[in-house]
Amino acid sequence: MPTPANPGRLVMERIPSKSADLSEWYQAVCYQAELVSQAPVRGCLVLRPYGMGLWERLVAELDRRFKETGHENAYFPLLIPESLLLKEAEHVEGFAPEVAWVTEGGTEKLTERLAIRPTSEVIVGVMYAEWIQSYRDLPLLINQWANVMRWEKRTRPFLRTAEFLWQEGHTAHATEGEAAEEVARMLEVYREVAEDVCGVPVYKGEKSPSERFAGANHTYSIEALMPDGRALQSGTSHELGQNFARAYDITFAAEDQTQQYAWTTSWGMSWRMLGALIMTHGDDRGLRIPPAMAPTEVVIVPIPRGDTTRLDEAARELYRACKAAGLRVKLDDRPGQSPGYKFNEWDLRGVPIRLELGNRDLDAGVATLVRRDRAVKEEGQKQQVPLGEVVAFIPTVLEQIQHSLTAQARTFLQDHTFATLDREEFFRLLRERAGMVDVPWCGRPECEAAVKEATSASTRNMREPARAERCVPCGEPARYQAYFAQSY
RNA sequence: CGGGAUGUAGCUCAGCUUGGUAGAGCGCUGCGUUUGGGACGCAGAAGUCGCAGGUUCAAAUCCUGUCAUCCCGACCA
Repeated sequence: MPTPANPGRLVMERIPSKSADLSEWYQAVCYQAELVSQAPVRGCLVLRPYGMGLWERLVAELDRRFKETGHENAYFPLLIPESLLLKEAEHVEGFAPEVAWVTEGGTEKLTERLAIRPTSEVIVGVMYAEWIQSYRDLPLLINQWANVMRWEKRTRPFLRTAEFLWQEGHTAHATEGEAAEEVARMLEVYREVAEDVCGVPVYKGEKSPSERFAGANHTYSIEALMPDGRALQSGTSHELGQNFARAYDITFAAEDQTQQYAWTTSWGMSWRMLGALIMTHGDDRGLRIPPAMAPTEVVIVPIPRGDTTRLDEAARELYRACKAAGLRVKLDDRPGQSPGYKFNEWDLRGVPIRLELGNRDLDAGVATLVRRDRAVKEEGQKQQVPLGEVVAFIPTVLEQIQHSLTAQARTFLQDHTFATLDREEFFRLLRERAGMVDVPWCGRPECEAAVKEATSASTRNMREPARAERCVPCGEPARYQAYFAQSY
């Protein structure tokens, strides 16, 4: 098996088996499916057109929902003066180890260092202080699509890179209750996009204090489970209380004529979600992209033999018909590659439906429709569909594929979630990296630290109430029901 | 930040021990035959051997330095 001293190695060999080595498989698929390339910069990723296509699908689905829930997009600067960053103590402490700094401009050394944003609460807070004067200015509901940078020690495509693409919502409210509602609303948007669009089932819950966002009062997350039994945090939503409002002086005149600090929130989802999608659905042949997320839903592969005049015209006609029906379709009429090569390539790229069109089909007046969610030669993988009906039939099949991929993922999550009340079994499951271990928990940081020490697993998120009296790891009174797992 | 490795053609690598014409496979280009699950033949293009010094008649090869990347850990969307 290749150990990628240079990941280009993974570009030429056939991909390794997914079950044998998830990490090898994952990297090979990311490079070979042409989602990303390694950049000549440490820790950074080049998003290739196909990867960008995936990201654009996610952006479209999220952005539509943000607008529907009353948010507007804006853009804030990449750089944050050090003095501003220092104002919220907990926040600084949390991010300090991973901030990259700009110290020179042109040939001049700067008098004040500029941080490359690891997140934008600070710069947004400063502007909100200026914009918010009255309760009539609230709520202020803004989202930004941006890149951020965190000087990560160890990186993996999508899951952890120094620079990454994400969206960050920043809102300000007159009351704590409204802020709490906002945080819950956006977490639900994330759940919906993860499950209904990406086909990645998740658990919603609150983060424990040790896993909380630096400077937040409450952090909520959605957590997915990867095939190797590790959890992946896929979206977060934070109640920042009045912490940032105090640090950056975001105050407003309330209806009762008192001056008050605003209640702020922030929430984010990154291209990490794509990593979750890739690992969740992929198989030994490569990606399997849920149709709702697929940059290309249908690919047409003509099978040339002898004179191709009739075939060329039929393929173009089929392409036009798909296009007219609003499908994201590609016609692969490259002359240089054999059909078999193309089949494998499009399988690798995870396109949900392939339409094969050859003389045999044309003579019978059909196209051969091939589903990516079925194994090669599996019952139902290929079917003949009359040419006159194929375009109308495709949406039904796409929907079936979306459902079947989602159902498989949900079954996996259920089969790898263990509710136990037995202390020994709890530790054993975590050590074996069995999946999500769902137990009554006391909520004490010391208890969580002890579990981490023993198993390298920690709480992923939690909810109330506990389903039993006693905390499973330590035996103290239980307050929460918590998912424990090893994480990415 | 600790431990380990690697920089030679677009990619993966050999060559270095023992200094002496720069190599292979894949990919790429051209022509021909092919094409229903990764086709084949012939011809061809392509490299300041990471960078900087040093030793030597001569350095991909030996020495010194330097830069970069990757992997494994501890920390993190």
